[in-house]
Amino acid sequence: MAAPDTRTRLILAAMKLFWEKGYGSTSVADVLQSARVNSGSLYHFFPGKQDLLLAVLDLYRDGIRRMLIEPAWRGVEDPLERVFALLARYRQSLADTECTYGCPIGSLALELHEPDLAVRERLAANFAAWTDAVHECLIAAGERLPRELDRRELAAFVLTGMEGGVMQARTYRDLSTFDGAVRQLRAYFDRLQREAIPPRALRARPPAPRRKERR
Amino acid sequence: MAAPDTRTRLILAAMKLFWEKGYGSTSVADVLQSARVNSGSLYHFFPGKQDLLLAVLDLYRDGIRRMLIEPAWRGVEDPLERVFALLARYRQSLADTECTYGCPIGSLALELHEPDLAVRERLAANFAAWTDAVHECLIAAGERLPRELDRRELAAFVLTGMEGGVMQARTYRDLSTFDGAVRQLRAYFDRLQREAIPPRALRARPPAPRRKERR
DNA sequence: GTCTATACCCTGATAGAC
DNA sequence: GTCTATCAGGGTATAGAC
Repeated sequence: MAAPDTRTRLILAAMKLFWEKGYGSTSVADVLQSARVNSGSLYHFFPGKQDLLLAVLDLYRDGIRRMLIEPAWRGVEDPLERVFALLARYRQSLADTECTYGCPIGSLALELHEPDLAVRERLAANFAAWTDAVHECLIAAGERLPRELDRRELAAFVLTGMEGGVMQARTYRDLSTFDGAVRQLRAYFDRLQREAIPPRALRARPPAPRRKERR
Repeated sequence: MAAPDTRTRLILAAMKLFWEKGYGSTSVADVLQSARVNSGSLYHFFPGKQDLLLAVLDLYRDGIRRMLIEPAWRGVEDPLERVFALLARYRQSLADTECTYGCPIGSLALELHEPDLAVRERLAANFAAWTDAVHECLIAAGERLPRELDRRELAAFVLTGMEGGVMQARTYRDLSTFDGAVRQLRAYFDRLQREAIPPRALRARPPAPRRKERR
């Protein structure tokens, strides 16, 4: 909890500004002012603006568990409910910002049209970390989901739903599209569970007798 | 097919550039050069850069049927297949551009962090037009989908899947996340259809005789 | 490592002749 | 309606003293 050093102050300031205004619309001067650092110091630590972005993306990536996933999952044990608890956290962010909130990674991913490989790799790493967390839940759900279901693909689809939902909620300035996306996702999950072998049926009942025709 | 007038050239050039580089990264000079128009002419037609954006968004909106929806649906009659034909068109765009393609509306929606009301309304109008087209399909599918299904919500969810899928495909520079999203969406649709009243059961069989118990 | 000053370029927008 | 010239401001990045 000590006062952060210059380098850290720069990264945190850039993180906030890139999120609020986007990368292109944030000037180095903005970062300098916000971090209370002088121009020379920034260029001492970072070759240029883009390297600041890389550091920001690394920080997101490194903090995703502690800052996003774990808080969302606190008090939620059921693995499938954890998936929706994560989505609920985004809903909260939207609600707190009057639907101005945007996923910082998603926004950067669409703002930067021809990003360098280094930037793209870090964006991808963030998506992957998010998807991994959901994937864990789907694995933990075990037999509650169909055995042949591609759990990695479904995990990425949950991210898809979140990003698309946030995008529309931002645009309409209305939570209902986000809620609708979550509801549809939930409906899909319900159907997947319904057709998975019900665990009770597996244990309680012996295999159904073949063709008896009478009760 | 006559040579487009100055105003149109400006809008078309801006449309292309905003799509390729984003709004913020496109300078008026870029538009001027690309449209082969001089500075004075632009400011004769448009008060400023943002009004050019408004015109671009209006043009997208006005052309969405003729340029996007109708070509995607050509030769596809089944209403539910039309939904996936529309998605297939985005897949094609991704494939054609080595996964560089981005939905122009989605990209602008996330690039512009605090857009004016006028801009936001036009972004929303574009999303709404897209969703409307899918909604029509879901209506046309009639009894093949569960009666109580919220078709408008599902239509928006299809957009969600498209936007999220495109975002990830761009970031990973890999079609497989897009394909995965479509596959999951298709899986959801399959389950919805499976539980709807099978149309054959409705037409071929007369209403089931009540409790006859013998053939 | 930090500071100030500044080079140099590109931005959106305007002025005014034609 | 179209053209050229240009303004005022902000952008990134650098130089060089401390």
